[in-house]
Amino acid sequence: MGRRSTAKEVAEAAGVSKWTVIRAFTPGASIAEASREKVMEAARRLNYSPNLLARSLATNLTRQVAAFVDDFANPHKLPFLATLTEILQSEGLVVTLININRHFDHVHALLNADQRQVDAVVLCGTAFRDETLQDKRLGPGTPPTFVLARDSQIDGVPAITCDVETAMAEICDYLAAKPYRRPGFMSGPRTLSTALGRQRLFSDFWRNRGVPAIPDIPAADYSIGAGAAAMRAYLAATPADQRLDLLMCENDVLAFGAMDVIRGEFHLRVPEDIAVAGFDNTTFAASPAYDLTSYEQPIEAMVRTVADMILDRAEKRTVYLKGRLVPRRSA
Amino acid sequence: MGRRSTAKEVAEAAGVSKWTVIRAFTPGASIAEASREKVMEAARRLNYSPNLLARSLATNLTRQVAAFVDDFANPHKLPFLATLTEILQSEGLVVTLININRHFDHVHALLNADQRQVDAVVLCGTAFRDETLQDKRLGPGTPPTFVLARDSQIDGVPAITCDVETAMAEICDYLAAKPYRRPGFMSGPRTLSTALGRQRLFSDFWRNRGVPAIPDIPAADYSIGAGAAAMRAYLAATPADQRLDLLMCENDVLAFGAMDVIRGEFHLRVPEDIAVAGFDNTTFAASPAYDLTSYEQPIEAMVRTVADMILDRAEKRTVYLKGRLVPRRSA
DNA sequence: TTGTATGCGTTATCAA
DNA sequence: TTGATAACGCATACAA
Repeated sequence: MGRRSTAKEVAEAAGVSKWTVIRAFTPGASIAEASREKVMEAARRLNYSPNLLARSLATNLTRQVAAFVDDFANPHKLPFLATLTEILQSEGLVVTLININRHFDHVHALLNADQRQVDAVVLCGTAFRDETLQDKRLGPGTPPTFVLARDSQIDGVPAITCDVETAMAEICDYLAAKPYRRPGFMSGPRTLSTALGRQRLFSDFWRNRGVPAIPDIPAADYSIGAGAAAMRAYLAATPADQRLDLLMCENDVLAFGAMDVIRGEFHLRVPEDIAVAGFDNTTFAASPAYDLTSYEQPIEAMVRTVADMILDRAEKRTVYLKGRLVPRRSA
Repeated sequence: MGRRSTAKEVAEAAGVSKWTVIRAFTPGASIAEASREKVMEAARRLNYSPNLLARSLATNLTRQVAAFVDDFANPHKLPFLATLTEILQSEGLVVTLININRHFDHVHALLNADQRQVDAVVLCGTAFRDETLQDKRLGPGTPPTFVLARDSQIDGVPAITCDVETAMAEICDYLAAKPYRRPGFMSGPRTLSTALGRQRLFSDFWRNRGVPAIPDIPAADYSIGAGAAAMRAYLAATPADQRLDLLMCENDVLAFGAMDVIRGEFHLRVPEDIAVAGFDNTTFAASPAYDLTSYEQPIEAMVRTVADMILDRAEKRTVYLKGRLVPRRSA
């Protein structure tokens, strides 16, 4: 029953050659108006539309972009995916969502993307070591690759990310104007944490202000549970008079976990006892339940930049875009 | 530089015909061990791997599945996407994420999926009217389509969803055992709300118990903001002594918005003044900030079922799977 | 076990 | 403007 009809079939129905059919479906092609109408009529009757697969094989362009994601626990991925798909779709590209996990790592996924001939690969804040992208199994022919929402030092792999220097300066200036004296930082997994560069900038800022030691509270991963566990361990191990009074978290999700424990388990107040700040300005940061001071990444600008690079409308190079501080009650 | 090498090139390098190369890469093919090794060696040298695009054109199988999503504001989509991608990838399939929006509607997306020859389409809880899927522009040849996480009455389009009858019975029994007397329901957009079937079952339950009127509090969409707005309007318009004391929300996100307003703006207590229950058991439902009684959908089972149907390992028919009540403090 | 011919549905290029 | 030939890289069927 429902087989797709082909240009050849339409050609027969319209009494022309199949190339004329193709032309009728090619925007700039030179074709007589009469022929075009005949073709379109037949096409409508046969319910014809071009087979994009065959087109891709012939043009060497799939108009498909692979987006790698390895952290589905973070609700912050959603706005990124929403924006990425929307903007790329508006350019006629489609996004294939690749779940990077134990069974399907970066090398695997890159190889697969190459085999499927995608036009580009976008690493959406995934955690990888630089060596990974230089694996020998990856030929020099792999698709153009971009790193979104984290830094990268690999050349040939542009990073499109939030300008974290400005961001942390803004955040720190804002916090330093308040009476907090013992700042601490909650970080995520080392690989990604380093690539984000937030911790170093935070620590440097306070060190320059004469704060001797800035405690690091390491979370196992970027999830509410991990943030909660890290905070629980810290509070349990630290005498009340030695605790920090300001906790900067690498992102909102960690901050949520920390706040849950601070308030729910240790019955301390935010911000009076411990102030908390996050990063990403997740939806829930705005909720009165958290009211979390956070920092909004310029998602749309970042995605537009990636799109421009993918479509060769912009030079492929690392770019830092400015975000926006969103002050709230938590700090 | 980095052009992919082809079977033909490997064949020349290995001194065999290109068909032998193909065989070496075809699992069940009959080929001499010696030839296979020669081929593999050459393939390694030339960094060859089969072009899946060309394969798809020849086999009529893309091993690509399109997933339609239209509600990126709901964090609940993330576990669905995570599970869908992970399970399908483990079967060698890849998921293309289609953002259904104003500029790219269901018909558009379906047409496009068809042109790209995807093996299947999964509507992930998207809001559509049944007629949409029967649009005349969609030939009879469109890919097998499945509806995930909502009901569907279209024949030929199986729905894989949570068994809402059992779910609502469980929820209502649980709530009825508590001293609530004036239940109300917060619903989302009509199309989807109806397809979810939650409101009707909830209302029926209480009507059968002699509750005369069950107020409907309609939210514009499934977002925290919409839930908050709906609750704000209701509380503002309803005298304190006539207010409901139990609010069942169509999903968690609405419940979060409602709770934010109940507590943050009207300074009422949950559950003492108004108890709240949700649906989906989102990550944040477990947080002490909300501690929301909710209902967990059997996501993994649902996705496995879809996968089995896509891979023709299970009969393509509507299936209802049982979820799990997660009682917490909010109700 | 291996090689050959043919087809998948387009696009690119050239000739008419 | 139109038709024809070749090519994209693989798979299928058949013959050797």
